[in-house]
Amino acid sequence: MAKTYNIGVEATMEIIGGKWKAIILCHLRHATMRTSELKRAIPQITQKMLTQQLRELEDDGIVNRHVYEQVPPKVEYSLTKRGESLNKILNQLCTWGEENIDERRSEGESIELRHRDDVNLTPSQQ
Amino acid sequence: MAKTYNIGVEATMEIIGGKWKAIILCHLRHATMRTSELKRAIPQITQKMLTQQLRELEDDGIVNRHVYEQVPPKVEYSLTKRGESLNKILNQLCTWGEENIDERRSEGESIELRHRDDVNLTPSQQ
DNA sequence: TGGGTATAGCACTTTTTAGTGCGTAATTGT
DNA sequence: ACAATTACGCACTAAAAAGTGCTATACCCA
Repeated sequence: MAKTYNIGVEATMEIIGGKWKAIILCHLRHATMRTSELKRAIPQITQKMLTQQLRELEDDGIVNRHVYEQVPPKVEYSLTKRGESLNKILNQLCTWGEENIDERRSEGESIELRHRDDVNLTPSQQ
Repeated sequence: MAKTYNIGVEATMEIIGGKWKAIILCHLRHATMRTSELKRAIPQITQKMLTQQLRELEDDGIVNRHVYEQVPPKVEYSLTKRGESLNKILNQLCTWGEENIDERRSEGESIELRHRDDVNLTPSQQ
């Protein structure tokens, strides 16, 4: 079944949207990586989410999956041609995020941004 | 409370992610629009989702909300400086989506892209 | 015999996101 | 009197996304 979109951005977001996909793709921009490397690069992701998102990206023709027939298993992921065509967008998404944050921690390169937790408070809650 | 990110794209996606935000922002790229105009431009969005997403975008400093003191109400939304800094990204998200679809319907400018509904079927389900 | 390895599947629960239905305001036109 | 208008809040439900815990594989090594 083909799904219908009204505007291009809708289709794009369906592919790179969600909590993990854009992050995974950013890590694959310049290197082929195996599952365990991605897991180390994105510590908070669970094994399940990682492989699940990679499957979906594969199904959408964004990443290649290369399985080495050995034990223990070795599986490498890389961007397809179509995946590479997202690089420019991914770079800009990274840059914009870095430039639009309140603070950056020196340790671990982590980044902060004002979050929505502090809105919609009634005066008594403040 | 400030939230911590490990990579820029994470912060960006938190702002433009979700089902509606990027779409709303695309419509605001070149024009100030009132609520009802946005609703007409994005027919499938519900009133609640529209105002909710606009609130969050406002809280994140992406859109301006201008309330005219009149009845019936008139409220206009436009991009802030920070919101306009997303224009380049939004344009590319639109373009990429348009270029990476299987088919485009002439009526209503709607777009199709292979969807995940047709994967993971067991042979008996096919 | 049993532990470690790397990847991933499965059933299940929790959390997050989105959708529904209904109520309100202040004024205009019938 | 009363409906229409426009934007939006609220309580609630439904659906989608993410997280947990456990299992398997097949080979190496102590």
